[in-house]
Amino acid sequence: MVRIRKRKAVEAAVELPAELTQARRFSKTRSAQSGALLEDYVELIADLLSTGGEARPTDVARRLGVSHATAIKTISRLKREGLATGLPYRGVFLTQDGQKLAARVRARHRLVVDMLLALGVPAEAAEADAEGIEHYVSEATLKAFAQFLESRGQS
Amino acid sequence: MVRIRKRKAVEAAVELPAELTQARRFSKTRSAQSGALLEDYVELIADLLSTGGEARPTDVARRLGVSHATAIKTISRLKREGLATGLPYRGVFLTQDGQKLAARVRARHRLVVDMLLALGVPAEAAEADAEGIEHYVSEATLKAFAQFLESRGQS
DNA sequence: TGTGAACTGTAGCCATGGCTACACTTTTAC
DNA sequence: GTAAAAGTGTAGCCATGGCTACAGTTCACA
Repeated sequence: MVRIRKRKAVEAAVELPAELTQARRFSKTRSAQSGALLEDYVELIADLLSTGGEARPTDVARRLGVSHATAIKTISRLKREGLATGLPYRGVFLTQDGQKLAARVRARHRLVVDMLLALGVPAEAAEADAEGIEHYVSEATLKAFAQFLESRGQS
Repeated sequence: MVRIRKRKAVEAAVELPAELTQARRFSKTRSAQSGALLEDYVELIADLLSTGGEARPTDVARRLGVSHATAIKTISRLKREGLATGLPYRGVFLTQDGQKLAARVRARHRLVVDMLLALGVPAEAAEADAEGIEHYVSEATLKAFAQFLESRGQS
């Protein structure tokens, strides 16, 4: 009984394109996630280095609200991926690549926050939301943000 | 040699508040991520149900670009969390809660896309970016978006 | 100067979200 | 009405990003 389906794939060829576009978008969004964590770490390490001259795993852990073990594990991944360096017990530093990434991430973060503020989002919410949003903003969208802010005389 | 640090915690009490604020923001962002996946599934299932009358794991998998096994596993999590129902081999349906969530997610998605379009982001990028952004937009920011669009006579 | 506190690092556990491989239903089509 | 195709479900693997527990190192200060 309960005969719910009548599949069979005549329209498969028709449906596919849209399906694939959506699938591609989702995959891209998913894979952006692992990058997001690294970006946060790099951004924070750059901040610690520029304000205090050093970045130690425990500081990173505290600022990100994770255990020091987690911070150390992620930092070692940063090193594996060529974004950070440093000797045991001697703090963490950024490679050239790491510094470039940090600069890019910081600029993007500021742009997103400014954008939200310009739209009237309260400061606290703007900062918090930007933390999540910034990792998913494409170049095209960044450019649009910049133009919008410029046209308003802000930024 | 290499005496880099002079820790010792006199300023700990002073630094803590800002540190905690940031840590809280990060944790919130992190925990938003698990919700993001469920939201995507619920939104898609709602879409499949409304357009085709049924939602089958394989369709979900194809549209999201994951294997059918992954889709089934996630759908069973949806069921565990009270968002979906359905009998084996008989398709997936949304509970009341699932439907409410789907409606909220859909409205938010539309608002984010409209917002990006209003700012001059190209349509393709707007759709793609919204997929990632939408999960991190707070109520306050949504409200700001809505007001902005209204003030421009859009939406 | 040596010792305790703080920090660093390692090991091993858990859940999530992917995957492939295999087994089992259901539906289609002959 | 049955065999093949399509869909569904289960098992078991992997990497990531959390955690706690424990071991090792460095530093501050008495």
